[in-house]
Amino acid sequence: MQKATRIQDVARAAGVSTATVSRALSSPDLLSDATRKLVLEAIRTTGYRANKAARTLRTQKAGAVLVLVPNLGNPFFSKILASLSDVFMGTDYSVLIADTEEHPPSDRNLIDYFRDSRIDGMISLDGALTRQEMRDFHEHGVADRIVFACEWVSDPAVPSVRSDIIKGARVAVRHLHGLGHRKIAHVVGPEDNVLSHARRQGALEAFSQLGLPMESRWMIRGDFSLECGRAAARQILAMDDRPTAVCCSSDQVAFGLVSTLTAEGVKVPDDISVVGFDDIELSEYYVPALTTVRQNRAALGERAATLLMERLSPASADTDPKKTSAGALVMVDVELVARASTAPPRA
Amino acid sequence: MQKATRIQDVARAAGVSTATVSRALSSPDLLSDATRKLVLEAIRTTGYRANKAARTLRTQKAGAVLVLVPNLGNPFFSKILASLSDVFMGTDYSVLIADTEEHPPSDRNLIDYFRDSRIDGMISLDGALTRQEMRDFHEHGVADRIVFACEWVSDPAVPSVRSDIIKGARVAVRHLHGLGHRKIAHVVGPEDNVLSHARRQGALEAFSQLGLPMESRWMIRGDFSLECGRAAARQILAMDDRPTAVCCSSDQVAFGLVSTLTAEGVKVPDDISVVGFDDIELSEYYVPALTTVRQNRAALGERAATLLMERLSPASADTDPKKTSAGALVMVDVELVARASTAPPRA
DNA sequence: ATATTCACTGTAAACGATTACATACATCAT
DNA sequence: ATGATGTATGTAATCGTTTACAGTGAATAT
Repeated sequence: MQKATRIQDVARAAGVSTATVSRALSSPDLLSDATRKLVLEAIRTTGYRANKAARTLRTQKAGAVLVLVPNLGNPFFSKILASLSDVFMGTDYSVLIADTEEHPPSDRNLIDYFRDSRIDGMISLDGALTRQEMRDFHEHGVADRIVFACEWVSDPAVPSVRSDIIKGARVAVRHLHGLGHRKIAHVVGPEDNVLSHARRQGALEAFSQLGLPMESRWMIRGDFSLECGRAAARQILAMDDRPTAVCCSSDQVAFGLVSTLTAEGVKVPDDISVVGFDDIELSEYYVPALTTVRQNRAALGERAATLLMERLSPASADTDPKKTSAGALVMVDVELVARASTAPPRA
Repeated sequence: MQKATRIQDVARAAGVSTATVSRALSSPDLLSDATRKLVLEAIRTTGYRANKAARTLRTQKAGAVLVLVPNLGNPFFSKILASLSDVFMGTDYSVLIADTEEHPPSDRNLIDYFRDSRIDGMISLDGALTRQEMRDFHEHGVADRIVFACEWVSDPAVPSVRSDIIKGARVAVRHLHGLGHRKIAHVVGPEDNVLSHARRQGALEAFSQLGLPMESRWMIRGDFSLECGRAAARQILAMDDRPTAVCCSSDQVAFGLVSTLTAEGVKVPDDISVVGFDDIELSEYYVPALTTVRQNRAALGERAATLLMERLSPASADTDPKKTSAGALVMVDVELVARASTAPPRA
């Protein structure tokens, strides 16, 4: 590695002090036009770049944020990550990632990222942070540098950007009901997942509004994986009285379900209609194209990123920084995308 | 943010100098058993964590690597990223990511990551780095801190971890030929992509070994996207003399192809067989389950990560560090996974 | 003419670690 | 007893910035 040019070198080249060079970069309006121009030119010719570590050490700002992803291999999350990283790419923040899959709370030590000043803030797409971890954040006074996106932990100090899951579950049920379905099954997420809870609530609302009973034998416990969709299909195939439609906790689950159903000779949507959740890119290209509830992943990422940045910068003084978005809840709209995996039930 | 405990605090608590504390962490064997125990205990009780910026500044090691991903939203890449991050999670390196999609060379300035000492090394999943960028790396003496994975730029100084693409293309053609197909089309990647080239070569090899001509009217230019698969399907549908099988440049292309073909009433595999490339998780759950060439994404990521780490550490002195893996080429095996999207052609 | 203000710029002290070098003491050979 | 050697620790310089504070002229006010 070639030795880098330091601020000293620039100062010498421009015939000014290091302070002036530093100012040319951080507060250019403090300098006279002539000096500023002179220094900027010297920076250009020397190819100077400020050493990030030195700056971080001095300013106590890491210039980086951590994104916590439950499963990087899952296109739903990775797309949000893409959108997040897009926002930060235009700023002074680097994006650090950590995949929580396979990394239980015990060996991940999130608080240390803050403590050794590697990061200024964090966006968690994972709602499964432990009580202990949240307590750590509060104790070290970094709770206000965290934002949840998609999933969340209920904590008044930490804002969350999320899709309107309740509405999503509702419109999915309504859509099926509108097609004439009355026997509607649900593949629900894990018991301890915040999303599972919201979905159930939305579905219940819809059912009660439509005057339908929500039969517990058609509630299939699962998660968000392809494999779980397959398992759900097997359960459904084994039923005497099969549902005519299924709402899935994710598009992946829907794929697992449809794939297994089809392989067993049950046609989608002719025999059973299937609705997914998320609308990942692939859903449009599935066979049959998947009817699903679209989550605006780009918006989720973008909102979370800007929300975090607002909290990290003292920002505009026109409003009390603490109060503004403490415990804020940014809701992103969802919409039903009707495609080919749903149809009226067999006469 | 609560003010952190500094090395000073620990030193005071243990009644030793800061040097001793530092040594307890970095070279414990220099200390007497008693002192080491004493200091370690003080570190525990004070909850000390070394400030990363200060350490970086002093040691001139950033303790971070950059991963360059062509498209984070693509599950093929994101899974490799997951595997990479898994390896680094167990080390002292943080993983920084940058999505090159939408970020042309002009506004990404990769060399600056090195120059401002934000990173020690880089893994690029993107083979589309410019000549200028590669020149920059060489000029700044960081070419030996870079590793390519999946895609690559031909450069003797930079090792690359890649799948045996040529073999992949070959086994795909062989598989189809074995089923009886003679009219085999190819959806090939972009002209300027290294992978496209390798695939073509593999296919040509197979064709010539099988004594088949490779007809250029069945070479469909494309990329690796879902949309491109759709476009390819349209082209095929418009042909007078349709191929009976298609090799795709990626699983995504295959999905786009199958989905559109199916929607137009052409059955896969009954009318046309389709082979993908990659074997992403979803392929097994597609309808029909996709026959494809499996790339070992976990191995690709893991090898690239360890290779980079080897190059970043002076490592074992038993072998000349420069010579060892300069221009190394780590080849990862591929295999054909036969599923339901291929079958003998119609009689 | 002197004081006050203002607009720039420079000096030097942090930031928090690592580590070359110096020191102190004990051990051992002569 | 002396010097050499080795082990364990401390002292202080250093990494490359930023920024509080001080200083310098020039402009303006009194």
